[in-house]
Amino acid sequence: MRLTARSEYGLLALVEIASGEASPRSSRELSERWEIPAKFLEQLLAALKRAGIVRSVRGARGGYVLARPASQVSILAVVEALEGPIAASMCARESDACAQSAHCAAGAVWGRVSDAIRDVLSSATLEDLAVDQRLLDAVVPPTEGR
Amino acid sequence: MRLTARSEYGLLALVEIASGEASPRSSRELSERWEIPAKFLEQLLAALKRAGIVRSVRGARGGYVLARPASQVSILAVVEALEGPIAASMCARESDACAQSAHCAAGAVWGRVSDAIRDVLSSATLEDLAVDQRLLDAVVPPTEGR
DNA sequence: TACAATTCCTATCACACTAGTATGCTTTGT
DNA sequence: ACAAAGCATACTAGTGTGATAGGAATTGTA
Repeated sequence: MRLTARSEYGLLALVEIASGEASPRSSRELSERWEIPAKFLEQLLAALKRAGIVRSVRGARGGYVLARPASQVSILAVVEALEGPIAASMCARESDACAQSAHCAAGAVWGRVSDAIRDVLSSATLEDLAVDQRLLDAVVPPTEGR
Repeated sequence: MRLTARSEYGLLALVEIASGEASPRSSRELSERWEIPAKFLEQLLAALKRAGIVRSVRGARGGYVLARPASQVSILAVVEALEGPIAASMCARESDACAQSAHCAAGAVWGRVSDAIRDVLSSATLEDLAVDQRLLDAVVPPTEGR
């Protein structure tokens, strides 16, 4: 169970896509604004595409667009697309002899941790973050400062 | 931000120590009951000792005892002793330009995730788990089954 | 039609960390 | 004396993260 730079970068890029107009945003544009290694971001966007979160537009003036309305993309979906299922990695001892049912009191804790994370990540959508981001951009326009 | 086998093993061992009598439990005993690689467990116990969570008793019939009452050891303390500070690993971009204050709407999410994890891990102590474990042991005695 | 911008695909890599092993020394109860 | 235990240090195989590299396919525009 881990959160890495993949989620961080990927979410930054998606919020940028969601908070702008509907026209495609190129990988290059995104990587420059948020200082994300270009080729690395390409991989992340590919994963997000596979997960059905973005659509791509190929060729000149192409880029990426949300595949669904921002209000219907939870942060959890984004993170799981980029990191794999959360929580799947703890308590790997035969799965069912542990955690929920018998023998092991400690196991329950890990379950509660996973639930808490899922809860936080389910409670916000790209739409929510896009709104926040637009506010922030209004105060400090993207071009100056960063 | 990650939870690994260190926490899993370490917590199992501590719950075992906390749910038994006050006499020292040897590393070997613990490693056998919970199928934890013996030498690996030694390292974890050393870390827990450094963190002031257990005391060690050297020599024959020695082992490890809790350094404080089980009710005063939060699971968070255990996890941080074994994994290092949680959450310290996300949003590594200049720390203050991000997350809480300016520019980056996504950053707030990571803060909320860390808080949620800390919250879960702070809400239980070794005492709580020891109670649960005694109940489980009463149903399925340690010797049979595992 | 040429060209440039873009996505797409596959391979490779340095580095760090996880999980575990190995060896031997020191302490202490019996 | 001896065995049972902790203590200390070093080593290692494997895996994952965070990239980088090179090129092929697609498509708007001059």
